[in-house]
Amino acid sequence: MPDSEKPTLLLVDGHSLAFRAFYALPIDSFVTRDGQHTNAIHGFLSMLILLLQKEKPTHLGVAFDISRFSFRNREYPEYKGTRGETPPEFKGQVPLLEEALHAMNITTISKEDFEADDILATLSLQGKQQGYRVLVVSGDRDTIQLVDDDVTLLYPNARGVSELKRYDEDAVRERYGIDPAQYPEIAALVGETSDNLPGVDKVGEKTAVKWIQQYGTAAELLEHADEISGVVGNNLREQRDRVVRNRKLNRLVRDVELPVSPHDLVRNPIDATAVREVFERLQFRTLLDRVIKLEGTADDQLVGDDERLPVAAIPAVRTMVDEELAKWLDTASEHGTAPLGLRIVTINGQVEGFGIASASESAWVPWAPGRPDYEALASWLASDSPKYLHEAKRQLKTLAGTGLELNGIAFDTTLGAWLLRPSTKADTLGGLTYYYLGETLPEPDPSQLVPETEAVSPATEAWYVFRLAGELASRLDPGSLSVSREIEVPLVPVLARMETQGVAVSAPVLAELNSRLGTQAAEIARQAYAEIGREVNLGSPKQLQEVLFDQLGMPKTRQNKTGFSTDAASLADLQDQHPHPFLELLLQHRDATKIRQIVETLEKGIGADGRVHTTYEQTGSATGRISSNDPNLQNIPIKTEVGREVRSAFQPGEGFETLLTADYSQIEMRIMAHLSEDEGLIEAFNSGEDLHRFVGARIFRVDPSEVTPVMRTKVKAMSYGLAYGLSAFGLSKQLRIETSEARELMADYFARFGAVRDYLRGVVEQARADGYTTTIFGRRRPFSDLTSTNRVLRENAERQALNSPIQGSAADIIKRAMLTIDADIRERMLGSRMLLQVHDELVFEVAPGELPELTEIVRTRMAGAATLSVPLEVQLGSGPNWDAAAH
DNA sequence: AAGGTGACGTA
DNA sequence: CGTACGTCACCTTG
Repeated sequence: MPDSEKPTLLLVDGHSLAFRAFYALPIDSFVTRDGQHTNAIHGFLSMLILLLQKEKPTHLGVAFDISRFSFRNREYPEYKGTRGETPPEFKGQVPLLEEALHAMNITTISKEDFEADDILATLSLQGKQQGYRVLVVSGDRDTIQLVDDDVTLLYPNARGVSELKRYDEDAVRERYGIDPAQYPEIAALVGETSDNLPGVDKVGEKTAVKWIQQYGTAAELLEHADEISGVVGNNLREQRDRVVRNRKLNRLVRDVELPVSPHDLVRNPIDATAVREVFERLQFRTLLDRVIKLEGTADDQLVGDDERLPVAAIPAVRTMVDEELAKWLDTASEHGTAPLGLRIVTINGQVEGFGIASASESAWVPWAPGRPDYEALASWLASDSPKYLHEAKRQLKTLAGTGLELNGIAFDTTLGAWLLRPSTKADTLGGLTYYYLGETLPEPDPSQLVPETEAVSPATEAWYVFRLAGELASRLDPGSLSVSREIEVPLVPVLARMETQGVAVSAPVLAELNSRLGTQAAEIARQAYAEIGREVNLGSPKQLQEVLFDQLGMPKTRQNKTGFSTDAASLADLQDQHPHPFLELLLQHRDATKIRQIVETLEKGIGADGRVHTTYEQTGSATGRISSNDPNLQNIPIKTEVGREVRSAFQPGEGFETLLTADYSQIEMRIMAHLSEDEGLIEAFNSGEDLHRFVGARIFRVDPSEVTPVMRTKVKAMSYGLAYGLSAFGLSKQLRIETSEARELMADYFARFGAVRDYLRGVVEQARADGYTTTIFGRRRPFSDLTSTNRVLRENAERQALNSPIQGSAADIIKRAMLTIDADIRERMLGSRMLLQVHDELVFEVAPGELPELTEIVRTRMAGAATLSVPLEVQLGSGPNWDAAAH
């Protein structure tokens, strides 16, 4: 068979190539946000992709060493003995690389007691015998011996792994002057420093080649050792044991028993889901594209989770109106009982039409306001007939002003995908379709004026939404499904209303504050410049470093990526060690400008209606919390006096009487008490005593009345820190006390509240065993790093795992309260409205005369949102603005 | 123009 | 070496 028709078997020495990549790529340029180094993985995969494109192997396998030890160490304990410790930055990368390869459906092979090269040797021999063209990729020179007619070695050059030198028989002869099979004979004589195998003294490559050309093998040479004259001859005779040993060790084993043979290494389609997941974790974006491209775009090449999904045929789009639509809706929805996918299309804010789809049919319904012939559509939309949507809140809001009502949202694919993978950011419909269905939904590139790809019909999109909803629901566990049904989906219209209503903000109050802070900041800056004798940009950490550490010669602070930290904590430390008026002025300047920033952002956010409309990101956090953006109304200042002035700008709108605020008191600690069943903590909440005073009394063994403010501060920091996985070191830093004292404090705390510690430990253990944590209401958060060998990653994951059920349960609880409060307001047809949610607080705008009734509703619903072993206490307050309403 | 970083506001 | 977020200004990179 001519070579070109032979199947190609590509065999890679994973460990040696990854190691080469590790040294070839800058270590600092490839680090994930979590601190995991990825340069070796990146370099390896990049090389592999190039190889796959260039060599187009039909069969592929990657061999790994299991450990640093093999049979060679038993025979010669010093083998590879001079190799230093593997760099810690490299160690953790190998398992991740293997994971990535598995996701790409590439077989990895390793064998106890053998090195990767032995596996390559065995498979290349088998491959050759079975008629393959074999390509061996290795950074170990011993593999030169494998080269022959059918076997070519690809060897990385000094520059790294991107360029591989091709060694076929001729290339080896040209480079070394011998046949490939003779290479180990030479290596035995010369020795291999990196393997700690010394050769014959004074014998280098030149001499060795000359001898082997003459005698053929090292063994034959040794037979005739007495014929060799000179110093090298003497050395050869004296050091013949070295040669024998080297030759023994550098012979690759070609008959290792392996679980696979070459034909098992046939290339398979990648597991697109898994590849995305792994690459996302490694933060490889361009590589992901390259891998996907490698597969071509054929849908049948892609597999989902573990089975190949059949590609359903896209139903033909029917355009329908009037009676035909009425009939179809009734049939397709099985008289309002069966769900349909729904897609609302707007152009420049105007609704253009609706895509509606069942499992097998899809319809496009054009729409224009004021037309009377869409009764069937309007009534289906307004009915409880179940609907599946993508980004339901956004879609729902587009209907505002159309007179159309939308009810019956049964599933939101955005929310479903988030509940499955809460740590990932929201994906587009096309992204989810690709990820979960393994199919490609053409999406026009929004940056192109004339898109290359035509968008699919909204009706077809609705069909994908429908199928995606089914797929996601089937993947959700019962707990998450109930969170979807009982909490998240019902919350969609509630949040939509809150966003649409917005909150009234007084422009004059903000304007006054802005100009006052501006003057103040300028004055502070002037004084600061005077202190240092020049003008610098006080907002530039880089310039500040020059001033503080070069000009003023202050002691160095905590190191960060760009130099030394100039954050508030570091500046406070500096003030202690090296007092200077500039430091205080700088801090004041920061305070003033930061609040001014917030004020300006708010001013820009005031709409034509005099109100600020935030957007709540329902999938914005991994724990279940809601986030707020554009503008963020969840980080309005409160801690300082000027900060509270910002809050005073939030006021009831025209026609409303007052603002009502309601917040949970110590909800996270209460959840801890409930989940840990700690008797002491439960008693603390049932006693009616101030929590920190009660806990302080227990810890310091004094009467509650004898708990001093200092004691209370310490206890408070400890209690709050607990739910975050605080360490003694962290506590000492925060309280500016000795680590030993912090350690004692923690010990005393746990001596009194031991069940809390047991619970926190248990959470992490459970999460490690299950792979996820769960909230009181069944919300899950998966973790992958709890078993990581990388300590930083693992301990980060542990703290997140310990915090998630607590923060997540609190999020569940306030969401449940929001649902019932909203339902009550609507049922009783109150004019008052819920406007803001700030994690444990709700803000309402109260219609005239409704304060008592609303207060009662809010108190009851918030307190009753969960039944815990401690009461849920709610603090309420009202007033003419957000600041005054706070208690 | 886009992306990363430091700093800092909230719960 | 404490969780969860979003936003800004600055600065480097393309």
